[in-house]
Amino acid sequence: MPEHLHPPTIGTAPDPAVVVARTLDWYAGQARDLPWRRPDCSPWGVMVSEFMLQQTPVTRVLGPWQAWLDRWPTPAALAASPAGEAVRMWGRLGYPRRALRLHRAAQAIVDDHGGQVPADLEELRALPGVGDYTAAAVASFAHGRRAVVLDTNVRRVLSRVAAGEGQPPAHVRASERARAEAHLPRAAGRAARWAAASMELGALVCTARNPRCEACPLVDLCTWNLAGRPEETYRPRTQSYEGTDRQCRGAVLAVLRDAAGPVATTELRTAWPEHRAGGADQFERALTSLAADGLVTAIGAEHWALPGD
DNA sequence: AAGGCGTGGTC
DNA sequence: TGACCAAGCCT
Repeated sequence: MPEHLHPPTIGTAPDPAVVVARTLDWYAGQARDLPWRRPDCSPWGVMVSEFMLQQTPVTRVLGPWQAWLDRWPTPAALAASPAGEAVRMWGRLGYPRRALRLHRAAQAIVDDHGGQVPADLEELRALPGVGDYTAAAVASFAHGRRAVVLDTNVRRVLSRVAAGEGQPPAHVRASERARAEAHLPRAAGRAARWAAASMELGALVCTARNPRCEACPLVDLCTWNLAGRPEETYRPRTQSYEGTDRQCRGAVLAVLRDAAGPVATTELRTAWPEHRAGGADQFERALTSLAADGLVTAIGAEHWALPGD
């Protein structure tokens, strides 16, 4: 019996073609004017934005992104600067290893790709700091390629709309990828717009907390909404930040970032007052791990600095 | 394959 | 207020 003779049933996933069409219509009217979405933005500009946006909100990325591209408008420009300058320019965006990886990726682009950001998914995936999501995002947003762009927003939207689950699983599963593939339009241009639109819907409407279902173009066919938006019982346990090694690393790196030259270990230690839980051992541990990551370099026996290249 | 890795905003 | 969250990646 033809599919269209069956009326929609509660708990049945809606037609992907309808989901895509409605989301694209919504996006046409609601998309934010972000600088890396403008037609004149280079593939490099898109790639820089994707690195900065990893686990970091859009509002905090806007300023640093512009400053970064003003200073390093091409991969070659960044590759010609010392790695420490990339770490310094990264500022307080967080996860400073991303700055190091972006710098190494720029060098690889110069060395292996003629200075041009690759469009091929596998070539992108091979770059430092580029995982499945970022590779697909750059291929799609920078080059208009058809790719499965599966970030936390898209995962949440599809989990709710198609699976009736309020939150996606902790890690990407094959079933999610298959679901995303089933929603991906055939035409590359439409696929790229769907990627941006589904992410935007997750970011602005289908949010993790307090979703604005009344403003959602999919509200009447969303499996999760039709089921009464059941709450998830599972909550990943989040570690508090105060007093952690992460905070200690951040405090140490902040001193080096703001210093013109090498800083003595004794002075660096004042960035982590003894009254904190971890004490002196924690400081040594943080410094060692920062050096192991390549974020800091020893100068002689008693000084530290950002890496030279 | 869980857990480590920054920082700041929100409710 | 503290817990959660934000366009993940790497080991």
